[in-house]
Amino acid sequence: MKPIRKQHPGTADLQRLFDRLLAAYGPQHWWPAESDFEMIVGAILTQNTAWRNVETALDKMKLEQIWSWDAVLEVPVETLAEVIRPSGYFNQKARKIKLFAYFLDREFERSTDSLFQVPLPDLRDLLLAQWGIGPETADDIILYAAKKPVFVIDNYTRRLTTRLGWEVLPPDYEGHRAMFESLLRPNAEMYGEYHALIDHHCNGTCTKTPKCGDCPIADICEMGRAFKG
DNA sequence: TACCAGGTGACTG
DNA sequence: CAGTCACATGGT
Repeated sequence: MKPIRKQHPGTADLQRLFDRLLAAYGPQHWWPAESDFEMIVGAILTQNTAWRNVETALDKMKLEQIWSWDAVLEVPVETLAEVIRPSGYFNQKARKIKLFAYFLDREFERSTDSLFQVPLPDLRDLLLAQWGIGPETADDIILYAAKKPVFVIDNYTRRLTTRLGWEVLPPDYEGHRAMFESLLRPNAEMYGEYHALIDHHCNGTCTKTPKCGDCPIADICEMGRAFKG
């Protein structure tokens, strides 16, 4: 395999990638949740976990009627852990959900409505200060629940930029976020679609061992072009 | 059967 | 500050 040549992307590259992914896959309409509560709990449950396992856990929570911050505050953490078992890391995640409920209860009248009135970047710092909420989960919440324009980065995003041949400095989470947010107009709706499209693409085609032969954007990708020869 | 999935925090040198 | 590890289930 020949090495991938790297170049700094510009606004046109980011816009083209978005347009091509949208044309290939259509709108994804993320996040799949009917309330801020479901969205935030789902964001915690999906940490390093396949979404289908999260769905099983969410279904069980609903069935057990643990389906509000009030209900989370009521239930023992051991019980919650057992209910969300299918999502994996269930002891840690039960604690994370409980702690988030305590946080809302303590500082925001048990409501995400009042939390989301906090402007950026304070809102982001506040979320990151909570145990169990790292950069991706914080940005998921800000983008898909609070609907404010932060660009969510994940392992899929980093995998894709690497294969596209995009130089991103620094190559970590904040470097990627700064790159997307500095080159794109802040638009929560578009950011949400963009991240969802990247996820869908990396889930089905740009997988760990990529399927470049089936890739709809191989022509704009360093690895895709190398594959085609 | 080993590897992977929409990360995060603790610990180490 | 950068590496390494624990956390855990279900699908392929």
